Amino acid sequence: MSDFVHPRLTDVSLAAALHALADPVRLDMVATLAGSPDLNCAGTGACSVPKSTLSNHFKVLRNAGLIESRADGRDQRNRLRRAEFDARFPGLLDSVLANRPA
Amino acid sequence: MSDFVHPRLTDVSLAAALHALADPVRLDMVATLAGSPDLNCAGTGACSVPKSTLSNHFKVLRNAGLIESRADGRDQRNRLRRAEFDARFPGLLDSVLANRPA
DNA sequence: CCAGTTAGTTCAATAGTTCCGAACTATGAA
DNA sequence: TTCATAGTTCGGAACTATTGAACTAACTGG
Repeated sequence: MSDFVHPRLTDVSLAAALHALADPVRLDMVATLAGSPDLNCAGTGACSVPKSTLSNHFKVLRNAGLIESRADGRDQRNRLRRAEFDARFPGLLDSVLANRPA
Repeated sequence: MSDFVHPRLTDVSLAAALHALADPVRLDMVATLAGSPDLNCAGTGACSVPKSTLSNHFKVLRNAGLIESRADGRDQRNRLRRAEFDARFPGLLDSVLANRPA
């Protein structure tokens, strides 16, 4: 479970980053992680969707360089790679989060 | 050809807007329209893709409230709905365009 | 007016992606 | 060891995207 792949941010295209953010469930996940880092799956509050779907959403966010996942016992801890993402796409995540519906 | 449908910006979700922007061809189209308004299809420079695909990309951008299309003879004129889009999602388009690869 | 050309849409087929239940893996607790 | 929990993987169903071909409509030259 613990061999997570995290891309270099230089390898992430703008279109790929936007694609990862272009989903209501993933937007919620990112917003939650922006507020309180280091959550596990259940902690993202997106648990109306099935586990397998969530797992896939996490993979999409990882592949877009938005989050980093670590195994912690049988949980998975996730954090936003905010500094790196902001360095790669300045202002983008801020404006996306600011425009998210409350 | 000329019965284009343009949504109210209040009906456009953030996820839908991001989805429309999450494609390299559409990003090019939007960037081109941001630079020189009122282009037709051929003028967007995205002509490596076939006509039917382009036509579809224009529809996606229209449905996301990003562009307005008008028939002009046998051409189609398109402009960014920048003021309206910016009012709906402040700063979003700016940060996307600023992060586009040159 | 007519034939040809050009800009764009629509249709249908195919290719690719996403979703989600079921089965599986791995960790931890009793 | 046995049970429960957290998450992944697999595979099929549902959805989305891409594109050639056929079509529509408007302009152009004779």
